[in-house]
Amino acid sequence: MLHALSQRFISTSSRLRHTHSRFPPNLSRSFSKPRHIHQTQIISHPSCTTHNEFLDFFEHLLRQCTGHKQCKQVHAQIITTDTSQSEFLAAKLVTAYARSGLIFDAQKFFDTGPVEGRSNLLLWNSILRANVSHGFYEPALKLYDKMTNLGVFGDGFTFPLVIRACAFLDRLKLSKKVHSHVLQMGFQNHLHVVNELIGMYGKLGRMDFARRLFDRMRLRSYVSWNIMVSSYAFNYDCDGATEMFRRMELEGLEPNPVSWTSLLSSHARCGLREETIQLFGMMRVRGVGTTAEVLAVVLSVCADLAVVDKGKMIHGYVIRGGFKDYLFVENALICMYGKCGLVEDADKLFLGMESKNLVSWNALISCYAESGLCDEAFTIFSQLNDHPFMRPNIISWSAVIGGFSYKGRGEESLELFRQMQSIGVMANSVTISSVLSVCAELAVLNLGKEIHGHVVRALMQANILVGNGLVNMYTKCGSFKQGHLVFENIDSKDLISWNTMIAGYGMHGLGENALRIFYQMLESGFKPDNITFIAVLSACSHVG
DNA sequence: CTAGGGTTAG
Repeated sequence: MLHALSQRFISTSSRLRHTHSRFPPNLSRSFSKPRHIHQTQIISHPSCTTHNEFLDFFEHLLRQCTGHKQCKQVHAQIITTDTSQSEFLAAKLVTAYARSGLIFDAQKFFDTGPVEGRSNLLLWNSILRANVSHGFYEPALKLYDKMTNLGVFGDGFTFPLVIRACAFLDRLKLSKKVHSHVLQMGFQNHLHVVNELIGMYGKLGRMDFARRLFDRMRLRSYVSWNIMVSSYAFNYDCDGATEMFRRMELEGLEPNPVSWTSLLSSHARCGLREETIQLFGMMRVRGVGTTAEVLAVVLSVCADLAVVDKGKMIHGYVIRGGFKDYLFVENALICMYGKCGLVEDADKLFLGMESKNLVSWNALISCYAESGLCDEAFTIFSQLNDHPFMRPNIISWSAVIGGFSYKGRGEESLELFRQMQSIGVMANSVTISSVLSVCAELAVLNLGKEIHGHVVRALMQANILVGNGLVNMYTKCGSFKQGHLVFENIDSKDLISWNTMIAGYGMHGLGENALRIFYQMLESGFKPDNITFIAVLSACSHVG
């Protein structure tokens, strides 16, 4: 009986999608203002007498629910009617809870719900989406396992969600298992599912797999093409992104604003800053509409180049294009002004923002820190620390630790590092490199060794930033042997690794060692820069 | 129930 009931409900609701609501206009108006929902209104409305009418009514209501109170209210109302047995409404309720960020309420409702609902794919998909969209990837996959064990087969909405969860968990083996599941279930030609698979392999850094799937597609959408361009961008492959973009044009598809955004992002990520700005110009010449995301990319490039006039021009586009209320665009503007040295403009922008997130705070802290105003940076950091519901994260801590370190105020930098550790915020490679540079400046070998121990325990030795920091710290503290050992163990040395090692030997008068490293560097095919030559010359001058 | 793009720490 329940099944028949839910069938009827679904058909009613799909009919509603194509026609206008059949509620009287005065009540329809109240739907658009969810704050005016009152229990009495719901239950006493004369037009809701039959099952279907209640069902349509509650669906409509749930769609507009925002916040705990409203969801609970409607939920309570549903329970008082016999629509509470509806599988369809159960799914809608899960979606409503999830949309309001109440994932635990959604999960609780799902867990305590009727067993009959467990065969309802709509409900499974809703709870999966609730989990995936809130970053609960592991639980999402457990749910998928559970539903498979119960003999419920996923559909074209289930698999994209499961694949997405896999992509974020970054486990290739698991991802391949889900991929084979997709094939078993016959979804290898499902556009949405294949797009999601391509994106998954892109996120896992396996562009070979992504490419093979893409090339074998019989039908591609804009999303398929854009996922390829953006996946190449994500993997710092500017050539791959450009090739895809061109191929798109060759096949007669006009790249859309999202394609352009990904192309620009690929250039920005590869450090091709001038080219990014040129591409932005080309985009405008071709009359492609700009997006908030592309403005954020271009602003970040302007920040790196510290080209304030260009940055101010983009600020103009932001205002004219109506993008100024996009939080991430405002954040990019703060950062741009900060990197261009216009801290006051950044501060003014920050103060004028209607809503701020942690990125906004971190951007402002960094502005002050980069300008050498570490006391001001610390003031903002303290304000963030006193915030009612935001806590400084590793980026906030790194910014302020780095700020003091950069200014030569090592003791304060180390004190902040200790405080950070004491409250259990985990240091990452950026934090470690700042602290190591303090150890090098203050020549505190003991602390440096301690940090080295931490690096080993946290499995950060492979990180180039950390490796270079250790080499610098050991050589500056006079421990050449240790420094050289760490240097030798860096798998993919960069220019900075070589320069640090040469300078390390040079400043202590070990000219011959410095020269030997210099020749090894040349043999490895590295092109020395002016810093290399200064280091080599100073090493030689010590020897005479 | 409908996928793709973005900003902050070195």
